[in-house]
Amino acid sequence: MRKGEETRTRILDVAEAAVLQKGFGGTSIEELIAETGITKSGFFYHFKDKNELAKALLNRYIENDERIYDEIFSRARDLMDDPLQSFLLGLKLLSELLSDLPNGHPGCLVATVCYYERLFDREIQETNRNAVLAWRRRFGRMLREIMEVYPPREPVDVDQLADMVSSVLEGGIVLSKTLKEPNTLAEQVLMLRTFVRLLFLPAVEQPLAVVRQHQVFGAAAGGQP
Amino acid sequence: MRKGEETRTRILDVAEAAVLQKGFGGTSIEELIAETGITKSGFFYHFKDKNELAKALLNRYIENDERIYDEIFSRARDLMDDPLQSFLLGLKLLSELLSDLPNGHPGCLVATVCYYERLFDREIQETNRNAVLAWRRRFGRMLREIMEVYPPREPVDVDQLADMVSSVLEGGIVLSKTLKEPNTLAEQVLMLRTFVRLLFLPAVEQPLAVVRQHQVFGAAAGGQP
DNA sequence: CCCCTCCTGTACCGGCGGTACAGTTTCGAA
DNA sequence: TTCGAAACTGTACCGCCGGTACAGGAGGGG
Repeated sequence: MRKGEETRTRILDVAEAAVLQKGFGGTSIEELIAETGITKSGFFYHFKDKNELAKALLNRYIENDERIYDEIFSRARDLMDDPLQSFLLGLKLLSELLSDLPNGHPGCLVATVCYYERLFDREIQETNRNAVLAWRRRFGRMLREIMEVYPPREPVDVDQLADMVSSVLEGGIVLSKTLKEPNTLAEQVLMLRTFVRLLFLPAVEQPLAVVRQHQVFGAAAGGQP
Repeated sequence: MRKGEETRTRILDVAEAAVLQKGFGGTSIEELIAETGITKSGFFYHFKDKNELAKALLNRYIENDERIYDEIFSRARDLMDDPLQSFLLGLKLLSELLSDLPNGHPGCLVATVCYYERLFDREIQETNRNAVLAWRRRFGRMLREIMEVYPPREPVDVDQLADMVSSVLEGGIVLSKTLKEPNTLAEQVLMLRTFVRLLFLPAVEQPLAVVRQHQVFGAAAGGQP
């Protein structure tokens, strides 16, 4: 059982990198077995077909993704009591994590599946859909907490605002990869952070001196781009 | 020359729909010739290989995309003198156009190419990159005009803000397709519109009655979701 | 009438996804 | 120490697909 898991993981590692660069249709099983140093029979011992490889790949990717978000935002929650400041810090930490990736973000498997949908079965499509819905719930939960303290300056639907986090991430990845500008993604996250700050931080009605103080406080919470 | 163009266009139409659903790697030439009712030799008469099909597909897509943006934002410019109101109206018109698509947005070829990059030649990757840079210039131009009149409430890089429009569109398409919720994309565009309005409309320092008036004015420019 | 555009038809190649199945190594539990 | 399951290897094969090569034909304009 031990060695089997190890080989399986190695296949998944190689497959993930390949699929993110070339899509599922562009990734051949033969190239995967060549790179992992396994035989074709060995491959099909672990995954009965390409669809099952995709299933395992997607599930693993989503789990890992969730783990990263858990870590970042729970750390931000530990450092900041205020839900807004905590969320803003979380976005800051996320953007730092993204800009620390040496070759830029490798791509999102959810998007890859999205642009390949018709060749997968319902189960994979459902898994993918549920991953996006989980993002919506995650960010929605945090935004609702914020809204209990800070009335938004403009009326917004909380689910749509939560989706905006996912949108900017997915879109930022596409831009970053296409432009070959690794930093674009991190910048987009910070731009989203500006939006959230603007939306929830109370409108300033005091003279300039006090305004400054307010702004410094807001910036100190997570730094300024 | 006449009939040739017609057949070529028919191939591109069929190919575009297929590629947006299944990616390039997932789309076989054989299925394209079956659907267009042409022979294999006929196909290779028009496109010497799959790469050249992709090139033609991408160029046509980008041209069409640019045309749509030209139309929408020049129409908005005709209806509104103020650059901010004109941009906000443009986003409103765009979101209406997107929510009128009967089956939702079919997907963006730029994103498809982005997630297939390694199997294309440099020329296609450059074309794709230039398309995104063109978006940046387009929205950046409009945003700079706005900034000459309205100082932003928070300091923002204009290129990054312009990229945010592309991000939200690309990300919104991924979400919309994955969730199978056609309206999500249009909602995301409206959410972006809220951000732009918040960022540029002057901070309110008057009593509540006047605040209301301001908000109604802002909403009247393009309506509220 | 000829030539050019726009195809069709046929034959073939190698790569790939997938199947089938027999045999082998490895390693822990009984 | 043996047994058996897990984790593979090796070989052979199928049909689809991308791509090549090349011969030929319809149809319309000069």
